[in-house]
Amino acid sequence: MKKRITSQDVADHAGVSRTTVSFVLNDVKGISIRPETRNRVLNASRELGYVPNASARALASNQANTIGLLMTRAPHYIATDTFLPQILGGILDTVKTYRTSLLIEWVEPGQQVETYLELAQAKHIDGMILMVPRLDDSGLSAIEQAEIPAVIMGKIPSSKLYSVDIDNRESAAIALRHLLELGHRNIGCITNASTLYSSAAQRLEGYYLAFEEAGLAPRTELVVEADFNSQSGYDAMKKLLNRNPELTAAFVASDNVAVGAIHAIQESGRNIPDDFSIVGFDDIPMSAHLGPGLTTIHVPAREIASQSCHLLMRIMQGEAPESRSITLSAELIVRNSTAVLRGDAYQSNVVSMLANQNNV
Amino acid sequence: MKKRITSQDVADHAGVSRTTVSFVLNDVKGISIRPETRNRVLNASRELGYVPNASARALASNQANTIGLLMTRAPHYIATDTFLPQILGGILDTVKTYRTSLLIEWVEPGQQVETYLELAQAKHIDGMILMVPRLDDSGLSAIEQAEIPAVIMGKIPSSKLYSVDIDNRESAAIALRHLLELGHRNIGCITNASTLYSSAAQRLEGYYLAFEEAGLAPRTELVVEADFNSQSGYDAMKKLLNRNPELTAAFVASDNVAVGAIHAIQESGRNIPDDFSIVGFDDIPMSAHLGPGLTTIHVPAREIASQSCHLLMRIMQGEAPESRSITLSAELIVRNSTAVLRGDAYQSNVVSMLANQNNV
DNA sequence: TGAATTAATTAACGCGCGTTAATTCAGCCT
DNA sequence: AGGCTGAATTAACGCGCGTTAATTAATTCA
Repeated sequence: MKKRITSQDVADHAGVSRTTVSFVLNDVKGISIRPETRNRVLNASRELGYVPNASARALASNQANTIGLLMTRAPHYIATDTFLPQILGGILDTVKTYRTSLLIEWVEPGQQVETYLELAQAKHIDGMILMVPRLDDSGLSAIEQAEIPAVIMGKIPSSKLYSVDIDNRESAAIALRHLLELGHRNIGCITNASTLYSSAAQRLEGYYLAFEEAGLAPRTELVVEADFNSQSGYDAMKKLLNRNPELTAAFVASDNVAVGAIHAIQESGRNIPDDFSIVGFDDIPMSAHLGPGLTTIHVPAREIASQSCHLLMRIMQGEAPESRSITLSAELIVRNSTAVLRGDAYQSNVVSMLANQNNV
Repeated sequence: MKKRITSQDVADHAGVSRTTVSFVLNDVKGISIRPETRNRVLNASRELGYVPNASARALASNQANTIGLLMTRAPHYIATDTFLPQILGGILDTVKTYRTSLLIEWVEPGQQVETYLELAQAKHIDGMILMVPRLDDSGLSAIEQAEIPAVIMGKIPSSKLYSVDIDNRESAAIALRHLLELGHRNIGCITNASTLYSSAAQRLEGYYLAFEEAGLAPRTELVVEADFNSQSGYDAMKKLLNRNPELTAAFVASDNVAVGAIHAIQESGRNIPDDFSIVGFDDIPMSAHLGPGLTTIHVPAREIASQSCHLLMRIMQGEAPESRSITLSAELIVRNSTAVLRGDAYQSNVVSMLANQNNV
């Protein structure tokens, strides 16, 4: 192992003090350095290939230049999350512009408080982005009290932490209005996850909301919970079709889950969209190629990620952004997995639907 | 901001010296501490909620207790990688057992040397796992020379770094033998990425190898390069089907890319597997639900990830594992996207195939 | 020319911890 | 009683850097 090069080495090599080196390399303002001296330092640094020690710097300056991405989910579930790469890509991209590093950690349910606080108190990270925390996350209030810079991706109503999210409820409602407008009435719903997760609960609300708006009675028996992955979507849809063969459409609150649902639908002999319409949620990169092209709600993942970063950075710099939550807009992307309901009832359905719309 | 609790506080509270606190909490061996003293320290630490400062510890002990996961790919491509979550899940899981943190970084092409060395020299990380580096990665030799603990996920023949991978070439060949056995002869190939990436080059080799084994002339015009994502798979397959409508099967070297390919196949009016067989590669979690169930090569992603971690940890502890590369086995998972070639030529094809097999 | 500024540079301290070498203390043997 | 041994504890240094306060050199002004 070769000798490590320190700022002292650079100082010696340039014939100045270590302090001067620090001033030059960090471009400290309010300090004037003779141009010639500055160049000597810069050259020495380059020649020696000097790289400041991150730990020492963090210790002295009391900031790690690192933020953490915390996921409240077991690795088992992380592994099947096709939405994650988009978020990750967005964060990595943004974080780099701030010359900041990204630490990733998953948090064991029940260990939230400990993990959150330890990471921050250990000064391993300066701030954190919380991904899909659960509604019952006990660690959020601890973060508030400890005044740790944090941003939630998603919205937890009970928490006052900053957050970036889309309007899950309204977006889901939009998906359902689309199906209703096409004449469907027997519409199943498969959640993206347990309703302990905020996004799942909110999307389900949107499902109910649309029915209510249309003056239709919501049918809770048409809702089945999935569990992040495609397999659970397959199982859920199979169950749904068995129990309620009269269904002509479904809203699946995650494209990843929808993959399994599509499989189950096709396996049952139904054709998409002729016999059965399906709307997803997320618009993952492959959605355009799922089945005949999946109609879905486009979630601006990259935007959510970068906005979260920017917001966090502002908070870490001591700013107190006016609004505690940023809501980005999601939109319906109509592809080929949804079609007008066939059959006699169609015409009258559409008519009543349009009538209802005007009242909203 | 509250006062930070240091080991000095714990020492005061327990009525011992800071050194003793360090000995107790780090469980230093070769040092004996009176049980009563030990308990006093432990209690004090707990009562005060002491969390050691990571930077200070890293600085003093000269190890960061952090490893880095470096990806040589732009965030744009990272975002569409459905394989990544599995790797990530595996690493997160394993890393936790070592009480080590994970830093993630993407490396700009052309910036490899700088990024690799800086991260290590800054002692931000103790070692690194390199994901899908390119064959032309200029930074690898720099890592070797600097003797930085590193493990490559994948295999770069020109590098002597430790690596964990499957036998991409042989695995691809297995996929092709499967298609050949089913009687197919007109088999296209869509790579998973540019052949500048080692896995892509190796899988393509396997494609050619199988033809050679079977005494068939490889047809380079049936090979199209894709680019990690589904869209590129869709485009590639469309091109392939247009150019060579006689094709009855295809090997797609990535399930993620295969999603797009399947879409293109179905859109062309062909039925899978009746009219067209397709074999993927990776076996991502959703593969069982792609199309009618995608026949694919199962890559033990989780295993690769955890083995990489374990190996890296050993290297970081100064061990010099005997073998420089670990090769895990991948296996063919036959689902419903492949079927026996229909038509007259079938019988004779199979016969000649079997005859060939015996010679291998 | 000497005093008063201002510009340029540095000595010295502290961040919180790990660790070596030194110290204290109790128990034991001669 | 004195010396010795080992167990238990601590003083003190260094990790590499940021930063304040002090020092020196250069410049201006009366």
